[in-house]
Amino acid sequence: MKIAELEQRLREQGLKLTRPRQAVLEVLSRSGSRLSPAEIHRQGRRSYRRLGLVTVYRTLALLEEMGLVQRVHTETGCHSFAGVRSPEGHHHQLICKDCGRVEEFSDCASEQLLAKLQKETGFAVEDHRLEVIGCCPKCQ
Amino acid sequence: MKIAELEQRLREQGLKLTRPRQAVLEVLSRSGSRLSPAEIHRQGRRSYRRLGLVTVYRTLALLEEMGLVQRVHTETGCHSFAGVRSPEGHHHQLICKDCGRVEEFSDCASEQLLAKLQKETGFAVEDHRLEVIGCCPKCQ
DNA sequence: TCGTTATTGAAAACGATTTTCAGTTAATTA
DNA sequence: TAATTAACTGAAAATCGTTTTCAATAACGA
Ligand SMILES: [Mn+2]
Ligand SMILES: [Mn+2]
Ligand SMILES: [Zn+2]
Ligand SMILES: [Zn+2]
Repeated sequence: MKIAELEQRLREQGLKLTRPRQAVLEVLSRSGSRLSPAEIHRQGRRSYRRLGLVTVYRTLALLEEMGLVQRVHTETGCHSFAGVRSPEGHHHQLICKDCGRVEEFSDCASEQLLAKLQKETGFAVEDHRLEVIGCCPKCQ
Repeated sequence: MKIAELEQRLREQGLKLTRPRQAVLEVLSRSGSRLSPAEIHRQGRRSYRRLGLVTVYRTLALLEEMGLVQRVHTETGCHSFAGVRSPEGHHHQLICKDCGRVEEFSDCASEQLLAKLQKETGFAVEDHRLEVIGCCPKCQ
């Protein structure tokens, strides 16, 4: 998502558009990869030197809540975040295991599967999370 | 998986069948839910009082490597683990968001999707992770 | 039973994330 | 523009899950 659009979203929520937040938004808007909070902090400090890591965490929490950023579950260990391209509806991620590049896709064709699961197990299916891991063209 | 089968698997790997490990295996074998390491520790101490949390972590790492236990990525925060029912092939989980009960399924019908993704993005797709979240019959 | 070696648990270390809190800043108002 | 104020911030400390260290122990084969 473009940075202007992200800023607009924040304003709509009545949130202040502070320099630290702008720095985080800029990083997320520019990058097409999943980034750890620490990495976002490092990059964000290029445009706003005094940016604190705490604020990165707080801003990410905010953006995740608003659906503007998506958490990436690496196989083991900690989480990274990736800015979403299209904030409407749900979508999934195709992640390069080498460089972290993220492609977003929305057509996960799981309607049938979910219906079947619901029928067979009696579970009321509410949500699902799909992550596809691969190797991007550049890294191959 | 039955505890005897789990024990057999350990032996096949030339691993010692210690009381701490037996305690962990028993918990995982008995439970149909995702459990945090701390919870496994608590329950495991019922059959072996001196069980250490460190050993729980170590045993889980071992079992995960052997494909006998699967990591569950909760939306935010830390990871839980669930013993697998059928250790062959890959499968996915249907998780009750209330009680943590886990149902396993293997037919995720994503062959087409993955092929399409690969074609459209140029990524070499290598793996995928699917978690379905819902509410089990008992919790509804 | 004995000896070897993997395994264990307590404690400490570690690293990521969260909380606290006093100072700052963005946005609103005069 | 200047004053006001509540939201926001960053440093430091606290917290929490996980890993490492290391001396002691226990499994298992001889
Ligand atoms: Mn995760
Ligand atoms: Mn699958
Ligand atoms: Zn790549
Ligand atoms: Zn349930």
